[in-house]
Amino acid sequence: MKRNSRFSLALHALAHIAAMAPTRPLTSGDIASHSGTNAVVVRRTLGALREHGLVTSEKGHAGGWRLTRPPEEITLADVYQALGERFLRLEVEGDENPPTCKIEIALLGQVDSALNDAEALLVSRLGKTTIAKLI
Amino acid sequence: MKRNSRFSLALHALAHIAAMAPTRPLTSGDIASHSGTNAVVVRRTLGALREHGLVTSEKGHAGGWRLTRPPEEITLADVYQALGERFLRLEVEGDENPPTCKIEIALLGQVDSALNDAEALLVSRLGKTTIAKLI
DNA sequence: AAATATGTAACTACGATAGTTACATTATAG
DNA sequence: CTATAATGTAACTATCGTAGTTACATATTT
Repeated sequence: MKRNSRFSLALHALAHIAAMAPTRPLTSGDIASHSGTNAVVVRRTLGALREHGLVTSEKGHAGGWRLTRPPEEITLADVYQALGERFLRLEVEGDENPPTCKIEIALLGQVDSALNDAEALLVSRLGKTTIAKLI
Repeated sequence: MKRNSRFSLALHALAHIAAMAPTRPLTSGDIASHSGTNAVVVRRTLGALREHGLVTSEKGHAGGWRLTRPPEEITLADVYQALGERFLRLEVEGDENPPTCKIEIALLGQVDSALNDAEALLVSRLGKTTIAKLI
């Protein structure tokens, strides 16, 4: 198994859908076997992209997955954000125990700021490559 | 529990060691109770920093942890790197199954390049803050 | 009606990490 | 020189996130 394969799975799937483009839609089974994973996992992942308008799916015979836009108009950043990914984040239980120690607050502020800058750069870099360029 | 708390635990610990500086060394028990974690976890984390020359530890009565350099000379990037952290990395089992699909190779190349740039920015930003500034 | 898709819930498997227990080792105080 | 208090470390448990799996309902086409 692999951690955080959603992003690369999604990109891989989109690229193959684009490559197969006008011929026929790709089924989750096709994509799964090509990516070495499971059809349900593919449907879950692409389902998130569908909710953000990047792909459509059709049920039944000759159904499958298609892009909603030409692959030149889908960037890697679109996919990253559609999946709700956030690679850079300090996982420090900021939920139930808000930090009280002044040092910890200062620390989190400094680190958060650095993480946000790096995350912004990441998205900006991903925004410069499209699915079309992967083919 | 929290994921990836090593980095913030390490920073928190160093800052408190620095704040307590000339008085006495801090024990792993002190640090653990202040950070809401366990003394063994603290020793493990600070042990990694000791291997990179950031702190020393003394056993026995009146033992504990001290900085090896003034806190003005320890940056957050030093800590990040001493822990071997790499927040930005595509965890895509690149080990046993090297990708053969051309699309996947292109994809990994593009994404890796973006991740490396963002990681470099992160380290650079962390290098601009010192432990002293947290106090 | 049969075949072939997706949609989705529920469960299992696995790995990473933190936390815990236990004990050996070392150093200091008195 | 013994009691105390610290680190060092191995071994184990607990928890959580994610992928993978099974099963079945639903929809669509032939």
